[in-house]
Amino acid sequence: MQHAPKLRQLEILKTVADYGSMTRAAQSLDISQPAVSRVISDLSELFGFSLFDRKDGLLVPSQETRYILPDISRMIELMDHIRDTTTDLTARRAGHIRVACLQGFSTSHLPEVVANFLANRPDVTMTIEPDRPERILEWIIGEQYDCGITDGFDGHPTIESTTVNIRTVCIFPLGHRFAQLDKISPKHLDNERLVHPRRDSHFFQTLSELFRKHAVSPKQTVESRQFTSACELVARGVGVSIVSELDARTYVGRLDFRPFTPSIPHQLSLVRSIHQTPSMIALDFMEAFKDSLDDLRI
Amino acid sequence: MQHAPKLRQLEILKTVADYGSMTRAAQSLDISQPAVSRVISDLSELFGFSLFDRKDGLLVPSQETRYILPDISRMIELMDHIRDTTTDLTARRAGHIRVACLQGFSTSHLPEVVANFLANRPDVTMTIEPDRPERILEWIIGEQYDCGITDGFDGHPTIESTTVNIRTVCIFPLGHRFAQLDKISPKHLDNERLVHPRRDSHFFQTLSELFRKHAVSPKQTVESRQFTSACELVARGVGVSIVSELDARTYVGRLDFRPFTPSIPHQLSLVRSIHQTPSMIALDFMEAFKDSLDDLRI
DNA sequence: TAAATATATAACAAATAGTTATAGTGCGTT
DNA sequence: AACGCACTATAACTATTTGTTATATATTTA
Repeated sequence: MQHAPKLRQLEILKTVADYGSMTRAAQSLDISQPAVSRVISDLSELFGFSLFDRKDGLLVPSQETRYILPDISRMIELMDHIRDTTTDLTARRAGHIRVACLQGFSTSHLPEVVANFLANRPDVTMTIEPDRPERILEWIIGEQYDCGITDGFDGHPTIESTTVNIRTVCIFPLGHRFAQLDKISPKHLDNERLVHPRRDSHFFQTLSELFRKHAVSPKQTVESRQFTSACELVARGVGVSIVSELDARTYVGRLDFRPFTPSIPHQLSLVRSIHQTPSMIALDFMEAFKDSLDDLRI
Repeated sequence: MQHAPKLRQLEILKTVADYGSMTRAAQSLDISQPAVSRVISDLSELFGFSLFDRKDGLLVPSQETRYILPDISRMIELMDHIRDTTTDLTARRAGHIRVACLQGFSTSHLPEVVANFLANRPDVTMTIEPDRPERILEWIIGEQYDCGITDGFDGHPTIESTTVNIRTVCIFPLGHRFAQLDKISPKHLDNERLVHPRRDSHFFQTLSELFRKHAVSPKQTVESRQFTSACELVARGVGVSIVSELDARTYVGRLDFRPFTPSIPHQLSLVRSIHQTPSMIALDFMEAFKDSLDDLRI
């Protein structure tokens, strides 16, 4: 079994074929003519057939050479492509990022962050998988995703997290009397129809404790798993709700909102597995995501 | 602009990715472990990102590495393919042969020669272009074809030729009175309806001179450009004819034939351009073709 | 046929890809 | 914590490859 030719040799062969002259090929490759000459004779010996015919002072590829030239071209293109790709990966212009996030997030804040991030990174692709918080953690632990976006996260030995406290606001239908107020406090909510989060959530606990302290009792109409669906309900006049300003903002025009005091933070966590060295492009994305929350932080 | 990695380096990278261990990759490649170790660190520096993560004692390709691994595989496959192809070209198992031949030839003798030649050369392909003798010469001179098969060739400065004298026979319809004879001579043809070749052909000249010498005058019914069409006409009872035994043989069962004396050779020439070094597989084919004529030679 | 141009050969230098020897690292077991 | 084990990294060296220059030999072209 003959051993494979070197890529460099094939590159030189192709250049000679392109220029029809060893001397000009050498100039184009910026090496000496004898170097080219020897590569051609080495290859000819390796292959076992003559590579060129001389014709009117030009070197014309032999029939055998013509047979393999297209493959050689593809080879060189592939290598160029690999080189370009690695450069892009280093410059963080290429890569793939897998993100797991809350259902609501995938339709509210995230799309814009992703769009901005991808805008000047044409060769970056992303997978976004929305699911429930428990599944998100499972996926991060199982290293199925580069990072996850969840809330109410309270630690896990194999998960590294960054938690951001997002301001929460009181949302109400357009034309509601709350529009007169500058800020909403618990007392305003007495007897108000309230769309509230899941009873077992951290956020709900904090909220009800607050109501108890101020001795107010809103009418608890609908329990909604997600801030997004709470927004939808409020927009349709079902009642008022307390949600993160993040979600409220994306519903501007369909509902109205005012700051809620005392501020109950919505704890948003960006999580990733400590067992997986993140790709650099994924790190960049996580930074971009955190930056996008800057003006919503408490 | 970073310079391209070496194919060998990529090959080693892929092997490490496959085995999940530098030590085992080194064993598989039959080189020392430090060699592998250094290639990985060189590549990592060249690319600018880390190539592997360690996980449960296994080296797992980083996200960036996974991104380029498919291209690396394609690259290696391509190089293997080039190596295989050149081996086949040397062993004359691959290649392409372009043959220009007489119209009649493309349907009579040639198909069998080609079929036999290709039978044990699965990667050889051929182009067969039938045309008139003058065009065949043009094509050979213009180096459009590797070789040509023609008749009545009388030399050209840029064409190298091998001429074979083929026996000629007298063909006649099944059941014709000639079937009683062992051989046919000019005198038998007196007053016989004759299908004859073109008047300006060398073959026709020789034939008519012979008739004149023996003072016989056949009825010259049809002038046919090709032996093949002469055979078709004779098979349909139009008359008798003198054609090369080559053509007569392919019509066995549809007509009958006997040797013709004195023997008028049919001069078949295998031609090729002297300006083109023929590919080795083309040389092989020309040899095979000449061999196929061996038992028809005068 | 001479001059110009292109290719081949030889002897040498630099860079590359391998070697062995050995030190460091991470992990399971005592 | 210390030990042994398997794996990886580093260093110093060697062989091979890939380039160089100088020069001879073909090949075209004037």
